[in-house]
Amino acid sequence: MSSYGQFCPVAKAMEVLDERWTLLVIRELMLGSTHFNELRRGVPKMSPALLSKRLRTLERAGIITRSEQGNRVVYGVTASGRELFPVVEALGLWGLRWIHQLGEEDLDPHLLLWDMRRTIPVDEWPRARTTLAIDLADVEPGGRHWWVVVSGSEVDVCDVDPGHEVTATLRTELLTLTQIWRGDLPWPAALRTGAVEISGPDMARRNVPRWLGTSGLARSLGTG
Amino acid sequence: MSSYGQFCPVAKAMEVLDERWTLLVIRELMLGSTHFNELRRGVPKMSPALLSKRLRTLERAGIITRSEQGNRVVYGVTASGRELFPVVEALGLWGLRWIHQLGEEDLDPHLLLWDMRRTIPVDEWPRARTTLAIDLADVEPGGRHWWVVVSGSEVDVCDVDPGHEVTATLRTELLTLTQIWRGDLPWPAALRTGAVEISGPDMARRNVPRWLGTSGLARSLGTG
DNA sequence: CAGTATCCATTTCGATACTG
DNA sequence: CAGTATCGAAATGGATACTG
Repeated sequence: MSSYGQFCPVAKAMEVLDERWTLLVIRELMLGSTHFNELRRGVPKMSPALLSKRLRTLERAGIITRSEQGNRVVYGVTASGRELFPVVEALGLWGLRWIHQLGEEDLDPHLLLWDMRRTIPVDEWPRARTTLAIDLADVEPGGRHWWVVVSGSEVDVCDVDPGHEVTATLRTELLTLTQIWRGDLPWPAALRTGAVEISGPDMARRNVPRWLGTSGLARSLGTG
Repeated sequence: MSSYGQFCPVAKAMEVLDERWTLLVIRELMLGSTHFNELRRGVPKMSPALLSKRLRTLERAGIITRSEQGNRVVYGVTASGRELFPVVEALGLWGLRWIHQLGEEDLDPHLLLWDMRRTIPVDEWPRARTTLAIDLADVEPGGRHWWVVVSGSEVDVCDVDPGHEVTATLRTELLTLTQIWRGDLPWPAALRTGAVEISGPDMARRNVPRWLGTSGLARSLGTG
């Protein structure tokens, strides 16, 4: 937050925005998180103290709002914050295009499923309650098994067996699913090479890619 | 440069870009600087050691190139770097729209004139050699007096009297000229209120605003 | 749920001076 | 011109535990 000593608008913008984690917090708000612990899930490696500090800074900068609704605290963006969305998107598209190397440390099954959960396209799923099991074969217990349950318009993603009958099972490795999600690897290619295996009735095997989709940024690249 | 532990493209992008000064260095390259000491003039508060470090990091990240041409070192952007220009511009436009408060410490006459020099619209000036004197009335010596000399297609900006006959003189305060340059304050308004005084022949007095213009970002806002 | 509190290792950066 | 070298102050931020 220290000054660059420049009148240049880029410099003035970066005085607020170049602090570590800041734009990722804004990304979370942009993706719809509004509560403190909801935000935390999107930036799990950030300490709560630091998140709290950043939120305060952003509030003072007029980029976000903090309000107490009943006994809950709600964060939101101001007009100024909303106008940062194109910046975040531009950064994301650039990252997608130019940074392909993902290291072990960039992968996180919880983060991946949390992100996927946000945009599960319910309309693509059958009307009847449907359960997709995901098995990330190379991940330790406590992050390996996931269940996506769609029932009506309700989505549930959990890492403990909900006990329902499983409609289909997707088996792959964490890196592969991450790459698919980012848009680096198209679903059809992943299925063709066997990097992803889907077991279950034919209908399901064909539809699982549409049930999960890809991240918003991947779609932006596709249509842009 | 430490990892966020996230596969998200925004996070991967910020791992490189959120370090202090980084995007300002890219801005300088974007505006046409190619040599080390040229870059320094655009980020005068940055120590040479740090600039050197950032350049190396950007080179390793595949964003800029460094080549020795003859005995001079030349920096340039790669395709990846070029695609950061929209990001820098988006940040600048956001900064221009939402951060209006300029503090004393953001003002710097050398930086301002260095920036203005880059885009002096020669075509707007008379054919004959023309000298515009600028007097920043509230600035200490060693930054107060400037001369813009346009002769043919050549532009010279200096802070020592070149000795030519002065065609016109612009007198104002540093903050005012900075605001005009950024686009916060339109030329006509500044002239009307007397915040800027131009002395000299009528022709000159009418034309000085077009001789100097405004920053590229200000123009982007106007046309966007 | 929504944060605070504490603590210290580590990093970072600015200042200044120097070099082939 | 194009950087290095060195140094120390300051801040950052990660880890962990705790609270109304």
